[in-house]
Amino acid sequence: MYIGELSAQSGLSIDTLRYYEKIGLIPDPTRDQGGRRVYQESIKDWIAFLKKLRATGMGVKDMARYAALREVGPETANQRRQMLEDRRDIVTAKIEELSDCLNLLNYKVDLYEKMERDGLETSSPLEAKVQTKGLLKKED
Amino acid sequence: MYIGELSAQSGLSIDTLRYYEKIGLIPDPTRDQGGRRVYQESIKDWIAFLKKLRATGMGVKDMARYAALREVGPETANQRRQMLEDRRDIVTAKIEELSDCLNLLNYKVDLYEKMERDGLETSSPLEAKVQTKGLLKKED
DNA sequence: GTAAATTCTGGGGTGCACTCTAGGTCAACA
DNA sequence: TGTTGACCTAGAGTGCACCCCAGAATTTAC
Repeated sequence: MYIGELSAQSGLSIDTLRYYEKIGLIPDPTRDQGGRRVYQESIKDWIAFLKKLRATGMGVKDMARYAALREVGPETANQRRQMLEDRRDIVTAKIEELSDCLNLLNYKVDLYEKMERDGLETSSPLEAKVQTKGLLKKED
Repeated sequence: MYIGELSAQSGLSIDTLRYYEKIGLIPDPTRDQGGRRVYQESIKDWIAFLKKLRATGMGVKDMARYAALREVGPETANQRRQMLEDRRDIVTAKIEELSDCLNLLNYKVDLYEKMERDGLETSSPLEAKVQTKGLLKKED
């Protein structure tokens, strides 16, 4: 598989694939006679995992550390497990934070809906504006 | 309240407060005789909300758009509600994505724990390495 | 009265994660 | 044979969200 196909199948751009290779996230692939990168099918699983790590907010440096440990072999399993546990804690906290944000967003959307309904019920736009102005100042 | 105190109480650095002011996230505060920024207490609520929006991953440009709409007045409530609803969808999706990631992390931490246990049970480190190598290649 | 602390402005610097460009090589097809 | 399209390298550029710095003014404390 050449880099174009891997890009299409993995969802990473060609540039990103080369960048990931350069910083050690992806092992150097073999080359064909013309110097083109030739990838194994199995690389797709690894890339899928890398994408998951990125989705957790892990920076590429940490990912490169993880990738380097993986290259060393099974004796680094302990360190990798630790990294994943750390990341798990971070993700758990982030989910909680986002849930909080979601509650706030829901609350405010409700408020806005009420405001807009009230604005329609009182057929006086001007009054409605004055009425809701207080709410706005407090709540946005 | 001067900028130093606001920084301490809001958790944003002095530089960030001035930056937010420059890009329109925070309304221009009044100044004292010496030209120093003087903030109202109420600004803290607004900043707290801005921090929530940032926590959802909203970029400062969108935040500035929201802030600008807010400055205009209640007649922009509809657009702001729309922005918050859009953001709500994004946050909901992000929480789902992170939950997926969390499952994967838990699964892999479990795997690593099993691997390390097996490594201890078989008192032969070399064999253990060979045994787990297959798992590693498949699972990391 | 002077030294220290705080704030001011304008503009440059940083780290991150890519993304793009220029100038070339190579394989396959008409 | 020649041209098209995919790929190559090295390095520069981008957008984001700050962060830092120099040099000046002002306020506060002693």
